Amino acid sequence: MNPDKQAREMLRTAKLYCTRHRVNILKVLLKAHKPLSQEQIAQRSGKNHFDKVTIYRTIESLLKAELVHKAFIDKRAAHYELAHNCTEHQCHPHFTCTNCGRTHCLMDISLPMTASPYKGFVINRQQVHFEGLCPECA
Amino acid sequence: MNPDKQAREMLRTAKLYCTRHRVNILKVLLKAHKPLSQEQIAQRSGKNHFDKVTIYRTIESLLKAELVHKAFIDKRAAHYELAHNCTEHQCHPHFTCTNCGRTHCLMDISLPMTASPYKGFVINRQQVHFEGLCPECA
DNA sequence: AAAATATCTGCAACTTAGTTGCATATTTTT
DNA sequence: AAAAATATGCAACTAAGTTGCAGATATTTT
Repeated sequence: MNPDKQAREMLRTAKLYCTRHRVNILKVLLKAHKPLSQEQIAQRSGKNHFDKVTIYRTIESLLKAELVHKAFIDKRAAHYELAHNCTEHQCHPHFTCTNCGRTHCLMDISLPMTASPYKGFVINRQQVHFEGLCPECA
Repeated sequence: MNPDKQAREMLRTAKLYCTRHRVNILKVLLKAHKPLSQEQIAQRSGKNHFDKVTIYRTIESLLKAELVHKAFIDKRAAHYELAHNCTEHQCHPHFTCTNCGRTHCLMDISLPMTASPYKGFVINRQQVHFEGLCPECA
């Protein structure tokens, strides 16, 4: 499907105003296939220039609607990605290369959900992160 | 063993200068049993008052010596903990309560190390994080 | 289609987390 | 005890994110 249509579709389903900025951010994320920071989103928005406050607030609304997730990776700035590949209990794992620093999504690995809660802890969600060398750096 | 002695022992082994601040931070972390931020370390240092720059630089040296790790948890400020319960390939998992926000270390759960590297990725380390409800909030 | 309502956007100013340079102080080695 | 090596504190700075508010857009109602 055409990304513009897809983005609008997502917004309609989530009952969010269909604004230029929301459509743009969803399109950027659809294309990226990896988590992006506010700054990276801004850079990839081209002439759809907008203020960082707008980006943060737009992301905020997409997070609330659960169209977008904060990726669980070890970077100083928060990184965001589409939530459409995650289940309620587990997001896909991420891999960060210790040499080049790039992060990849590993869509094909699925870890078994850890069963045993421990001393009364109720586990609702599990996140896994790998470190190592990516194919280019190995 | 007395924590002061233990801290000095750790520093001697790591061949680091045995300074008031390093000893103090190690003692604070030995006592905490959970990851602490720079600010929390400062608060728990009592009259051993010191500058945040000093704390960051002291932590930096402890990280390099691998006495301390940055914990893999979803907080805006970095949190640090002693590395003495981690193996080279895996740290103990952390659990964050979605209700009260507190983070706990789960020392007794050990996940199997994911074996299959994927398309040329070499996995050297794996980190796991759980979300859910802690015993007090469940 | 215009008006009313609901929501979003941009700017300026601010907070929080972390970093850098440099002169001084402390620790270890000789 | 002096020299060498390293750590500390201060001031100033950068990066990431937030808040208030007036004006602009999107959706709903008429």
